[in-house]
Amino acid sequence: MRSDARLNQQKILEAARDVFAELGIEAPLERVARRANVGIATLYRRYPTREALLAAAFLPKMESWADFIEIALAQPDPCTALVSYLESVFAMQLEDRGFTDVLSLSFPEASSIEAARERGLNGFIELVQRSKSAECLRADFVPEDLLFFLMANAGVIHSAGVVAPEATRRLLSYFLQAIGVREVGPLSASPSTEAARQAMRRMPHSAVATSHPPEGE
Amino acid sequence: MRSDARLNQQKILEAARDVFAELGIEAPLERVARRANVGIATLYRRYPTREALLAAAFLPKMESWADFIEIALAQPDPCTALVSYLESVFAMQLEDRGFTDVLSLSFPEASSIEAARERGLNGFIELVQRSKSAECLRADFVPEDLLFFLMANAGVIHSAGVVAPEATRRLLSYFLQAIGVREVGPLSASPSTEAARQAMRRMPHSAVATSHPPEGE
DNA sequence: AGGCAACCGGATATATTCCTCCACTTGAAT
DNA sequence: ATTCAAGTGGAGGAATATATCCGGTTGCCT
Repeated sequence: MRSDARLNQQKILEAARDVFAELGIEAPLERVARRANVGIATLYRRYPTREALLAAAFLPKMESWADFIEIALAQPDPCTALVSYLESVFAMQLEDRGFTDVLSLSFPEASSIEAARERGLNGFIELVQRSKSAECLRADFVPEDLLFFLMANAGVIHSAGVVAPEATRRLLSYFLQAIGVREVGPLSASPSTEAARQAMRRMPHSAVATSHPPEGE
Repeated sequence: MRSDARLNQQKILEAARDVFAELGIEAPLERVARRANVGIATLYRRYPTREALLAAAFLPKMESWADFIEIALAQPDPCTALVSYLESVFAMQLEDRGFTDVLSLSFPEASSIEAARERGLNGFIELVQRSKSAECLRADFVPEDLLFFLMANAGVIHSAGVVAPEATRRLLSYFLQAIGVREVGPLSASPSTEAARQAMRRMPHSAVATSHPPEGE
C-alpha cells in the first residue's frame, strides 16, 4: 500500500468520526470526503459501502465500549462497578451521536464490530450475574434490558441531547432506581423546564411561507 | 369550498395518517398523495408544507392524547390513574410511529397542536401534584420527566418496535418502579433474547448490487 | 343547458445524495 | 531519471424527493 494512500485512509477515518459524531450515521458521505480533503471516489474506493466506513470508523470506540465492561469486571464490588459502567456508556452515547446509532444497529458484514459487541454483551452477562449474587440487582433483570436502556437513551439524546444534556443522566438515575442497585441516593438534577420544552425540536426545513397560511386545521 | 375538494381533503388526511403511522413523519409526500388517489399538486395546494399536513393529520390524535389526562384526572385514585395514563400513552406511541415523532416535536406554526400539548401537559402537572400528595409518586419527580419518558420510549420503539413490541411495556415497568408508584408488582415480561438481538436492525440500504431493492406497499 | 371559477393532476424544474467512470497524477522500484 | 502500477479527484448519470406550473376538467349557480 502506497504511503499517500495510507495517509488518505487515515484522514478519511478521522473525518468520518468527526462528521458522524456530529451529524449521525446518515450524514452525506460527500461531507466526509470534503472534510478529509479527499475526492469522493477515494472514499468509495477504500470503503465501498457506508456500512464498511462506519465499521472502520467506529471499531475503536466499539472496542473501548467492550473494554469498559472488562474494567468493570475487574473491580471488587459488582454493584459500584455496574453503576459506573452504565454511567460511562450513557456518557459515551451522549458525546457521540454516531456511536449512539451504531450501538443499536447490527453490522452483519463487519465481523470485528459484532465481535466487540459480543464481547461487551458477554461481559455484561457476567456482571449481571455477580450483581444479582451481591443482591444489588433485582432478580428479574435480564441482560437484554441493557439494549433497551441504550435504545431509550438514544431516544432521549436524539431529541434532547443538545438542548438538555442532563436528561441523559437523569434517565439513568431512574433506571438505577428501578433495577434496584443499592443506595443510589437522590435523582440526578433535571434540566430546566425551559430546556425541557425546547428539547422538542422544531420541525426540520420548516418551509418558507408561501402565498397563504395552512388551512383546514 | 367545492364538495369534491372537501372529499379530497378528507382522503389526503386519511392517507397521511396511514402512511405516517407506518413510515414515520418523514415519509415521502408523493406516497401520501398516491395512497389518497390524488395528484401531488392537490396535496401541496391544501397543505403547503409538511408541517401543515402533519398538524392537520395528527390533531385528532393529539387531542385524544390530551383527553387521556382529563380522563385520568376524573378518576378518584391518582395513583392508579397515573399508571393507566402512562400505559395508554406508551401504547399510543407503539401503535403509531408518526405520532411518536409528533409527540416529541414542536410545531411553532400549528397553534392547535401546541394548544393540545399545553392542555395535556397542564393536566399532567395536576396529576403529578395529586399523586405526590397521595404519596405514590416520589417528591423529586418533575412533570418534565414525562417528556423524557416519551423520548425514551420513542427510542425503544424506533429500534425494537416491530421486532420486540413488549420492550415498550417493560420500559414502562422500569419507569413505574423508579418513580415510586405503590405496589406495581413484577416487571412486565421481557422480549425473548432472540427478539432483543434482532431489535438491533440491519443497516438500511445495505448496498448489495441487486438491481431492485425490495420495494413494497 | 351553459358558463365560469374552482379544482385537478401529470409534467416539469430544482435539489440532494449516491455511486461509477475515466483521464490524469504520483510514489517508489529499478 | 525513467517507468508504470497504484492512486487520485471531479465530472456526471441514476435515483429520490420537493415544490411549482399549466392545460384540461368539473361542480355548482343561474
